[in-house]
Amino acid sequence: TLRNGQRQITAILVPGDMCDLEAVLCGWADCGIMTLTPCIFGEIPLEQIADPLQQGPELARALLSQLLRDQAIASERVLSLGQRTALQRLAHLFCELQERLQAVGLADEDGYDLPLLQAELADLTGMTNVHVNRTLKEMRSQNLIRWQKGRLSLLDRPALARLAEFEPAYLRVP
Amino acid sequence: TLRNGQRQITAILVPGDMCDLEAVLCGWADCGIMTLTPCIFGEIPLEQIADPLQQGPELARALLSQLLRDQAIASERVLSLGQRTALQRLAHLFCELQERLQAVGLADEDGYDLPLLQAELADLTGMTNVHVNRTLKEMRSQNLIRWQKGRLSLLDRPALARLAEFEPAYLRVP
DNA sequence: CGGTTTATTGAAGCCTCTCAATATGAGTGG
DNA sequence: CCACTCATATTGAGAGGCTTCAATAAACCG
Repeated sequence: TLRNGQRQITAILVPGDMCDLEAVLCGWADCGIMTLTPCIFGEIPLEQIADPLQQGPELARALLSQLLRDQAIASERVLSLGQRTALQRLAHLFCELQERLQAVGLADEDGYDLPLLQAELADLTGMTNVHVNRTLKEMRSQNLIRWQKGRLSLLDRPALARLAEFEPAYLRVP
Repeated sequence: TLRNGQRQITAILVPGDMCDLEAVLCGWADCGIMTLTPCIFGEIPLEQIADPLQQGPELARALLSQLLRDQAIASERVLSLGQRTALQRLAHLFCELQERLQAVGLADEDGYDLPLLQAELADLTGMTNVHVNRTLKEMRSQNLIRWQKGRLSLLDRPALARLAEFEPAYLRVP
């Protein structure tokens, strides 16, 4: 959050993701975490993760894998914020969430639950809630999405992916 | 790079940084790397790094450390691109580079060599080369910086940091 | 010194923001 | 079941930041 109250959401986590790696491994956090829905989460004791090499290769490998994926996602977000239009930014976010949620069984072929406010979408994509609203309207009018009662339907995924120049390869980290 | 030719530079490396971790560890790259100056670089053989846990704790710890720092920097860039103004984005970048270069002995108290084109600053900060030019002019007129012959002088670091809301803590990863 | 790259400046236009008003919806208490 | 209230969504009008296009100036380089 900046002094003037503007907020940027730097990441969005789906079930299965680890969070707070930086905070735990570095001993301090430069951002907070909040939940969008009721959540079930597991805690990894600090001692176990603070020196991951003591714990056998599985944990360290999982850590590395998660960090690499987070970084790929962050890079893609930088590209979005720097170069894509508002319409493309939203389309890209929707495509990314489709892939990530589908990977953990929380999306089917045509959509997923998206328990977000428009204002939160705005903070994710670096735009105003007003402009998010207008952009969503534009997406609806192009029959790209439907969003009702917290359920987002991607009506034309190929068109969305083309519009956003969404290339899912960056999500496939071993 | 997007289809229309717009380019986003997602990271900038200073001497001592590792690069291409994702490419090596995942076996593919979603972006390229280019040098700004003649460079000396070391190569770590793929076999040594592909399974970092086989190589004793030092390498793995260095890897983790670098990844965490990269991520902190990426998050900060997301914040910049999403929420800061053009002036703040440039100021923040200049402050960050001051810290990072000073940490490796390549900057003194009042500035450093910055072998970049304005167009490259534009691709870093998500703006147009034209607007970079105008924004630099504004910074000069406020006596914040001087930039001559590849040497960038930060004339008023406190003012720059205040303007950009630059908090160097995110760079201090153990 | 000529030629090419880079920087600078102007003018016009568009995307996005800001401010503000209205509408819709969800939850609550009567 | 309905009125009330608060949060969220929607829409309009105007302003501003940044972009685009284009032209000129400056710097670099063989």
